[in-house]
Amino acid sequence: MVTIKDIAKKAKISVTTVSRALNDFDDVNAETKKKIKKIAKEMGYVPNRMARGLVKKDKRTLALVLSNLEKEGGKDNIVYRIMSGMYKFADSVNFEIVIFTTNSAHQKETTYTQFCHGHDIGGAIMLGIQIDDPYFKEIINNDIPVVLIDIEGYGDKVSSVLIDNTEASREAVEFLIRNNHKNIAMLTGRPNADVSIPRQSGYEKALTNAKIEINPDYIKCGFFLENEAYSETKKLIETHPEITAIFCASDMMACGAYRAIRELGKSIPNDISIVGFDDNPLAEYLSPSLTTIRQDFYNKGYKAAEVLYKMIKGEADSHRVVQDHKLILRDSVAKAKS
Amino acid sequence: MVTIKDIAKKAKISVTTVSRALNDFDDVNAETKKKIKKIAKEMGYVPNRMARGLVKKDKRTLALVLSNLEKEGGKDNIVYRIMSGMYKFADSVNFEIVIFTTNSAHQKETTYTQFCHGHDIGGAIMLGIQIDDPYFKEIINNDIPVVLIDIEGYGDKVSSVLIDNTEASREAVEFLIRNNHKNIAMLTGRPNADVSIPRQSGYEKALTNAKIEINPDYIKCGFFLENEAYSETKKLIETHPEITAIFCASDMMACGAYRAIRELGKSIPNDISIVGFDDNPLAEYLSPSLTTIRQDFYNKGYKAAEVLYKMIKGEADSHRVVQDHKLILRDSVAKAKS
DNA sequence: GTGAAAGCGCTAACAC
DNA sequence: GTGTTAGCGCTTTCAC
Repeated sequence: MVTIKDIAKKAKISVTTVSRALNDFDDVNAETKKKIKKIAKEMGYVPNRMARGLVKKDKRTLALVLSNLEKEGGKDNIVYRIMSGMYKFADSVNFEIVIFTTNSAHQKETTYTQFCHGHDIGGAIMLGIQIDDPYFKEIINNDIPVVLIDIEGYGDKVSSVLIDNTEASREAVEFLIRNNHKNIAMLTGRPNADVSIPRQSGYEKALTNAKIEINPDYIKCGFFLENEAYSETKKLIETHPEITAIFCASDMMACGAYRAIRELGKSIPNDISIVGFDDNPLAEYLSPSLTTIRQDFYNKGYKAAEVLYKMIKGEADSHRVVQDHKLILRDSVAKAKS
Repeated sequence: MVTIKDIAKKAKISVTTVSRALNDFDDVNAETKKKIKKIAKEMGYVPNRMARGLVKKDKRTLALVLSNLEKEGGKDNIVYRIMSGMYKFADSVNFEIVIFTTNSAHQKETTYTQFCHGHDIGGAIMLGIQIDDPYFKEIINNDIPVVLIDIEGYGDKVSSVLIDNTEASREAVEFLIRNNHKNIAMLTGRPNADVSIPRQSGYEKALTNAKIEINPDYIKCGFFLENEAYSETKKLIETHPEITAIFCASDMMACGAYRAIRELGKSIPNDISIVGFDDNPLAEYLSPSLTTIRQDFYNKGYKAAEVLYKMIKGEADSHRVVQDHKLILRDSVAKAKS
C-alpha cells in the first residue's frame, strides 16, 4: 500500500508538501503540485480514509439507520429503491454510507450514539423508524444532523423527506367518489407509523368534501400487513355487504384485500373497487392490476442524502422536503352500480 | 467524545493498561480491569474504529460490491434479501459492511482496489457481477479474499455461494415432463450471467433423460428481462403453436411470458404451462400463481458473509457453498392434453 | 513555497 | 502487572 511518505521519498520532497499538493492547496508551487500528482497517480496512491478521518473533523460518512432489516423484509423493494437513490447522491459527492441496523424489540448493545462516535458520522438518514421507537427520541436529541424519511421530527438538526400523504389519500378517495362510490372503506396502516394519520385524514377529508358521512365501522387497521388486511377485509365485507370500494394505505394490504374478496366469491372491480398506496412492483402484476398512489422512492433516497449533505456542510437548515406523488390508474376501479 | 486517554486520567493509570483492559488481555490485574471497564462504561466510552483500524492489521470491514445498483434495480427484492442476510451475520461478529457500487458501463475513477486500500477492507462479497465484467478479473486477481454470489471463480482467495442451477432446472423441467409435456420451450438468461449456462444444461438434461429431442428453436434468450421475454414468447408461440410449456430462467421473464400468452388469447396453464426461477415475491401474486424454483436469498447472503469471515480469519480456504433450492408448486402448470 | 514537528485515538513493542 | 515509547497515515500549526 502506497502512502504519502512513499510519494514524498520518490519526489524528494516533504510529506507536508505532498499532502498539500494532493489536497489542492494554493500555497504550493504549480510545478511541484503537478509533479506530485503525477507520481501519486503512477504509484496508484489512494488516501487512507481512516487516517484522514482520524485527523480531520469534517465527516464524510453518513449513517443509514435501518429499522427492522428483517429476514423477509417486506415483499416490496422500497428500501432497496431508497438506498439506490441515496448511494447515487453520496457517490456524487464522494461521501460514504455505512448502515446501522436496529430493531425496536431487541436493542443492540451498541447504541446509535455510540455507533456515530465510533464511525465519525457526519449525519444520519433514518428509514423505517416509528414514532414510539425508543431510538426515535435519542436520535432527535442527538447533536448530529438527521434526515427522517416518511416521518416528521422537530429540532434544528432534523429534516424530513416525505410526500403529502393527506393530499395523496384525498386524491385516491376522490377518484373513487368520482366513480360513484359512496360506501368506501379504508384499511389503515400501523398506528405508530407517522404516515398512517395523514393517510386516514385524507380519506376523511375526501368523504367530507363530498358530503358523505364518515362511518367508523368502515375504517379498519391492517397494520400494513397483508394477512391482517386479508382478515379485516373479510370481516368488513361480510358484515357490510354494501361496501363497494376499499382504499388501502399500502399495496401489500391491497394484496390481502384482493385475496379476501376473491375468496368471498366477489369480483374486483365489478363488485368491489380497490385503490392502493405506494405503487410497489406487485401492483401492476396483480389481476386486475392495481390502481394506486405512486411514490418515487429512488428520489426520496436521493433527496434525503442531498438534504443531509447540505445540513452537514452547513448550507441548509433543517426543513421539510415534500415530494410529488401520483395516482396511477389501472384496472382495479370500476364505476359503482348506481 | 471520550477517549482512552480520558479513562486513563480518571483511573489514574496509563493508556496502555486501559487499552489492554478494554481488549481483555490476561496480563492485566483483574481488579484493575474491572475498575477500568466500569469507568469506561460510566463515561460512555466507544472505541474509535478509525484509530483502531489505522493501527491494527486485522480488518473488520467487508466490502459489498454491488454491480448495477440502478434506479429501477429490478422489481424483485433479491439484493435486499441477500443484504439482510449479510448484515445479520456481520452484526453477529461485529464486522462492518461498506458498499461499493459499480456498473459495467461507466467505470468510476475509484477502482475496486483503490476502494479496498482506502478502507482497509478485509474481504469482499460480489453481487451481480458478470463473467465479462472488467472488474471480474481485477477482483479475482486481487490479494484480498472474495466471495462470489451466483458465479464461479477460481483462485485460492475466491469462494462462491450458489445453488445447483443445473439440478434445479432439471427438476423444474422434469416436473413439466411428468405432466405429459413434450414440447417444452425455454427462456434463458443473459449469456454473460454465470447461472445461465447450467440452467440451460439442466433443461437439456431433463429432456435427454426423457428421450425428448432438444429443439434449438425452442430455446430463446430473454436476458432475464421481462420485455425481452414478452416478445420472445410471442414469437415462439406464434411460430410454434405446438408448444405446451415454457421454462423460464427467472420469474421476471415468466411475467413477460404471462403477458404474451394472455395477449395471444391463450390460457395459463390450460393451453400453456409455465415454470419460473427464483421465487421472487411476485410469483405468488400472479394469476395464476407461478410454479417456480425457490432460492433462499437471505441465507445466501448470510452464508456468503460467513464464508468470507472464515477466509479472513484464516479458518477456511476458498470453497464452493452449494445451497438448497426447492420447487414450489403453484397453479401455472397443468397436465398437457394428450 | 516548503519543511519540521506535533498530534488525531489507538495498539504494540519493550522495558521495568 | 504496568508504564514508556514509538508509530499507523494523514493533516496542520508554525517556522524558515
